[in-house]
Amino acid sequence: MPGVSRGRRGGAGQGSGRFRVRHYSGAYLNAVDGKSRLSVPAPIRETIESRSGQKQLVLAPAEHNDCLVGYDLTRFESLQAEIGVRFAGDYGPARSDFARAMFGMAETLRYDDTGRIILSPILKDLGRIETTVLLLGGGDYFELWSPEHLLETPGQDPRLLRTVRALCAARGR
Amino acid sequence: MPGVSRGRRGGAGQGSGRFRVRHYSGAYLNAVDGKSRLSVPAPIRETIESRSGQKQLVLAPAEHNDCLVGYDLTRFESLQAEIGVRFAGDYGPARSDFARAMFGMAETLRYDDTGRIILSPILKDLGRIETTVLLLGGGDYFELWSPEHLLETPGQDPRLLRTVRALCAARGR
DNA sequence: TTCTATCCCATGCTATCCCATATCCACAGG
DNA sequence: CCTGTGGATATGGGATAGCATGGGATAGAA
Repeated sequence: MPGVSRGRRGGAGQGSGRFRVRHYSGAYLNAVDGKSRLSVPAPIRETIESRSGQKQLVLAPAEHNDCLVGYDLTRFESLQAEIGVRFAGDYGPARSDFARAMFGMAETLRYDDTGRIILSPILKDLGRIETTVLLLGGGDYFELWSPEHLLETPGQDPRLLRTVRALCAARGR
Repeated sequence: MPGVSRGRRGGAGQGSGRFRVRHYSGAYLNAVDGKSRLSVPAPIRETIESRSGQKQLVLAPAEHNDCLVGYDLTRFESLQAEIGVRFAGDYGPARSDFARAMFGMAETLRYDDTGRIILSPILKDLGRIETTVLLLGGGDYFELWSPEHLLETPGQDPRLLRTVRALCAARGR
């Protein structure tokens, strides 16, 4: 099972060494408790801090899927800069409409000393998240899925689906 | 309030850490009381102070919508320079018209120790604001909307509308 | 005075902090 | 190769502090 079961707890990891990890990879299945708290997997936290130097992340709804996308602040701010280029010289309503959607739905969250964030009801709704979150590395960002919803989303790589099923099974669900 | 309720009171948070937050993000639904007082959400206050070092903000009418735009003082001062760029070589009335609208109707407000500002009748009229205000992050500024009015404004991202409806429902309105 | 704006205090709610426990992985020793 | 041990991680629960909001008191202005 390449990729499965390497992390400390939740799933496929990127190694636990002290190396500076500059990209997000691996799959992790973590719980959302009654207070809507979610532990951000330690390898992802390490990458966040390695890339941005902050214990903060930005969560926003994905554009084409019912899931959430997570960015470190460095990546998020570069997104902002890309928008400035994309709308350069454009002072019409399209720019403000875009910014409203992008920033209005984005939440900047800080995780505590135990590595947990609190998911607002809005984020949980936008990401179809209930009691379990699947975190998937995506290079310079990561995704948060409802595992059930990913499994029934068409067009996924069957090997990824196997990995997800293995994680769910390992957790007893 | 059972079911969807979150945030200290109204909306999406960005943590309370003392970390520098350089952009405005998230959606918050706050009340305007009988004295026209409005609580500026704590995360927005934190960004204001992080960016400008002042407990002050500037409110002005938006260019393309019937809503208000909020700036920290640092951002507001840089706006003047941008107007020079935007209207470079333009010696017609457009520039002065724009400047008149922007600066003539802008109000600089200081929030008190509980984080509240007082909305003048003029501002409330310009933003169509009555008893509830939706505050939306926009990157280096934020917007103040009447939630009902945003819901009926064409061209908005459906996920944003869903977010607004969820906020209204959480508050029981 | 009378009206209005600002300040101060009180309240209910919950996000956050702190401590405790269960769980798991890495590593080493048998 | 299997198993025991230690350290880090993910998670639970209670206590606390911060936040949005309401109401009354106070200080000016008309």
